[in-house]
Amino acid sequence: MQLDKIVNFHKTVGDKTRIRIISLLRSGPLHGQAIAGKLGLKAPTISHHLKKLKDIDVVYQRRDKNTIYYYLNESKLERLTHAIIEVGGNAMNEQYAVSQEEKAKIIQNFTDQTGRFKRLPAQRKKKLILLEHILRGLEHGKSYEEKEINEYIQTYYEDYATVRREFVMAHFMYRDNGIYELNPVEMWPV
Amino acid sequence: MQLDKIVNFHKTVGDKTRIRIISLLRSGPLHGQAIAGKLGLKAPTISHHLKKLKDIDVVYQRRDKNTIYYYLNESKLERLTHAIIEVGGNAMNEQYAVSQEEKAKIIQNFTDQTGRFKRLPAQRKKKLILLEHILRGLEHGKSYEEKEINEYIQTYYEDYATVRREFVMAHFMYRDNGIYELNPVEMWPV
DNA sequence: TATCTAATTAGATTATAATCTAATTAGATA
DNA sequence: TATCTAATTAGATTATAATCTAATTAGATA
Repeated sequence: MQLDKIVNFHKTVGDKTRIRIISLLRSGPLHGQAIAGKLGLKAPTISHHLKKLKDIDVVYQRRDKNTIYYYLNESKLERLTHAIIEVGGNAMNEQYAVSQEEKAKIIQNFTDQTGRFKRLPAQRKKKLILLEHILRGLEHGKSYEEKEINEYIQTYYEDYATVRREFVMAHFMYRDNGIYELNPVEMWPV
Repeated sequence: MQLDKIVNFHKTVGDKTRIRIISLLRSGPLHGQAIAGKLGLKAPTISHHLKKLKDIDVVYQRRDKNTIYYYLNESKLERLTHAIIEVGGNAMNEQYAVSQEEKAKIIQNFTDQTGRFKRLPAQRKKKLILLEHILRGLEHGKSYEEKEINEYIQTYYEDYATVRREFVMAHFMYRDNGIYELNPVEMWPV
């Protein structure tokens, strides 16, 4: 997940009124006037806060006649909540400082004449170095379709499905709804 | 956990610089100058952010000679993170500063031999305690007609209209279209 | 189409907070 | 004790955001 997304989530829920709205919606959907009444605030204020909660997808709405009911998206809330725990990466604990020379040598060992990989190393450490090497052609902050990722990986290695899965598992990439993004560098293993 | 504590936690981590500090400290303790250098900010700025992270106990420090090293308290971070998931459960009662003994005494002072109130206290704090006492006979999640509420209040106090109005004004209850409901506990004053 | 209800937007006010430079403090060392 | 290093505090500047009233918009209904 993008750093900014994590920050924005916490900025949004770091407000007393919005936490109270989340708390209210836990026991079921409510319309705007009801929320305003329960919290002792005016309708425009509630609109303002609901907009922010909708922006991060923690609240969604359904209209019934003139009235719009607001619902809590609990699974989204849980996923966003959990993201801060991953920041910095758990795999980061396996401190391995490998020099550029060593990396180059390992990459060369697994590369054929055409610059492609024949197989992935079994050793985790070496495998991460290869994965990182492949990643260098991708852009930070850009969103990729699964198909794009597959095609890109294939320019390096035949079994794109394995590599793509490894990218996500090692926290190099983040996948949401079939869309892939590079993780910020501070989430990478290594 | 108290509502304010949850809000304050998210307010604190809802900042890019502080998330980056947390991310850095995940791979081990660092001193202030090192953090400032890695983030491209000045020492006083880092002091400011570390203070906030220390205030919520997510960071602690150990001195070594002239240098202070800052550590991440990961278990605390996880516990605070999860609190928002629980919010809205009835576990928000801790915000009451007045002990049960004090409350009992105040209630006794305003009660006559028959267990009814002669008058309402002028002091807001005491009045809220009496109102809360009356409320205990009502059910959470149940809807009441105005008539029912009036009759119920009269078993405690003659001037039901005043009490009913106070209930709504103090956010103990919520009124929609002549129907009354108890508010969730975390909306209550005190 | 005219009118009603609920929600949203615009714009103002006010409060909060991120960052910096300059000054000060806490603690170690010679 | 004098001096050094790293951290903190004070105070200013600037940006962000919570809330309100008044105006507008979206959609339903007669």
